[in-house]
Formats: sequence, C-alpha cells, structure tokens
Amino acid sequence: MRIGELAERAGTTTRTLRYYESRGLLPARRGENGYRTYDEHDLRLLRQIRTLQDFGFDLEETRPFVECLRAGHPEGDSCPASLAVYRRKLGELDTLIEELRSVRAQVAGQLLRAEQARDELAAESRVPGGPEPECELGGQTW
Amino acid sequence: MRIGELAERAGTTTRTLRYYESRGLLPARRGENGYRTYDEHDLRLLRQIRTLQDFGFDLEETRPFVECLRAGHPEGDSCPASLAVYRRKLGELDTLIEELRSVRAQVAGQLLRAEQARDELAAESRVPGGPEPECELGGQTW
DNA sequence: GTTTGCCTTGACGTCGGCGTCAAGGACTAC
DNA sequence: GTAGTCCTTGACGCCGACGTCAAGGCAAAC
Repeated sequence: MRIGELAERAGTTTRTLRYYESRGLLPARRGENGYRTYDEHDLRLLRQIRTLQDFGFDLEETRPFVECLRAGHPEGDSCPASLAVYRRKLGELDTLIEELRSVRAQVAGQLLRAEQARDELAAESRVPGGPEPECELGGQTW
Repeated sequence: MRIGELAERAGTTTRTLRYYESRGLLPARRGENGYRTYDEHDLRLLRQIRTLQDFGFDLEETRPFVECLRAGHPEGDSCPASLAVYRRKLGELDTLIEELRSVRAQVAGQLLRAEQARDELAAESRVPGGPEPECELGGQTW
C-alpha cells in the first residue's frame, strides 16, 4: 500500500503521514522506486495515533502507544507507559475543565451584572428625568 | 505616563502594549520626543483587555469592550456588542466543556479497560501455564 | 509519445500573542 | 562628556500540526 491509499483509508492526508515519519513516529519502508510502502499494521498504528489526536493528545503523547503496538502488544495501551499517559491526561483534563467552569461562572456573572445595570438604567430614565436611553454602539437601540 | 510605567502598572510588558497599538486596540498619543504617552483612562482600557484575556478571550473579542469604554460608557460591558460577546463566549465555553467531559469519560473508560486487561492477564499467568508477566517497555515490571 | 496521476524532496506559509534582539535616539544624573 | 536608563522602529523567532506550493521522477493508459 502506498502513501495515498493509507492516508485515504485512515481519513487523513499524505502530508500528515510524511510529517509523522519526519517525527519518527511512523517510519515507512521503501519500494524499488523510492515510494513509501505500508501494510495493515501501519494502518493500525496510524489509527491509534489519530484516535488519540482526536482526543486532544499531543503527537508526542501518542508515541508510547505506537511503540507498544510495534513491540507486539495487542493494544496500544497494553503497556505501562501508555497508562501513565492516560492518567496524566485525565489529570490535565480535570484541571482544564475546572478552570473553564470557573471562567464560565465568572463570565455568566459579568453578563448578569451588566444586564441588570442596563435594565436599571432603562427603568430609571423612563421615570424621573426623561427618556434618553440610547447607545450609539452596536447598531441597535436598547 | 510612558509605556514602561503603564506596562508595569498593568502587570504586562511594553512589547504587549506596542502589539495592542499595532492592532489598533490601544493607540497612544505622542510627546514631543516621539515617546508614547498614556493616561489613567488608558490604564482602564488596558486592564479591561487583560481581564478578558485572562478569561481566554481572543484579542479581537476584547475590542467591543474597549470601544465601549472609549465611547464614555461606565463599563466595558455597558454596550450590547459586549454583551453579545459574553453570550457567544458562554456558548463556546459550554460546548468546549461538554467536549472535554466527553473526552474525559472516554479516556477514563480506556484506562479502566486497559487496567482490567492487564490484571486479567496477570491473574491468568499466575495460575495455569507459568508466570511470564513481563513487559519490556516502560522500565517497570507489572 | 504523451498525457494523467501518483509519487518524491524541499521549503515556505499559517495562526496568536507576543519574546527577543539590534541599532540608534532622548533624557537624566554625575 | 559620558554613563545609564528609558524610548523608538524593524524584524526575526516561537510553538504544533500540518497546508500549500514547486520542480521533478515513475508508471500505466491512451
């Protein structure tokens, strides 16, 4: 199988495969004509990489999984180094999710506060002085 | 106030301020000597930018807030364009958090499965055939 | 034989938000 | 005057995972 077919079967591009090879992650044998040659096992490795990439793993983080498969283990995560990556990733995800939840809460709070300030201003101007509730920005009047 | 002082008071760098200026976000007046000159209002604008950046807003997303302040409004989010950014950001955060939670669940599932497979293999080899539970990868024996 | 389609390597571009260096001007302190 | 500290513009570097060209080779179909 040549590079184009492998790329297509894995749902990626030839550029990506050459990039992986340049990183030493997915080396290829060469045919007489210099073309890269791959087999089903390479497809397996590639799919492992892609799956982890889809999960947001850095390319380097997929290396233990690939090496594990290449060492003949049944799964990419059949080796302790892969499990260590899983665990580290879980920790990173937990931290990140917590941070995002915190940011979300703060933004929601700001939005609420800003909307209330806006409404109070609107109510105020409707009653005592006289109406003057315009904002020149944003293309719309409140 | 010159650029160095402003940077220090806002906890950032002169490079950052020049960058903001190059993006048209925080233009500066110039003194006779060509030095950039800022006042307290600029510090206000800058702090608004930094706060939003810390929340993970893109630089461009801070523009409505800055323009709102510059238009004389009491807060950066006193304008509808700013509120729109808040709301869009909330949506993005929700989406992102959900994606990360999904990934987290999948990774946790994979880890669990891999650990079980490992333990079953270990138990298997302790009973019938003979012990052969070594993995050459990862530098440790299970 | 020539067109078509795949392949090769090499190298520059992308995106955001700056960091970092270089060469030189402005101003203050001594 | 000169040392030191600030300022100026310009320009390249960085990071990751490729995208996108360019120039050319190999092979099969017409």
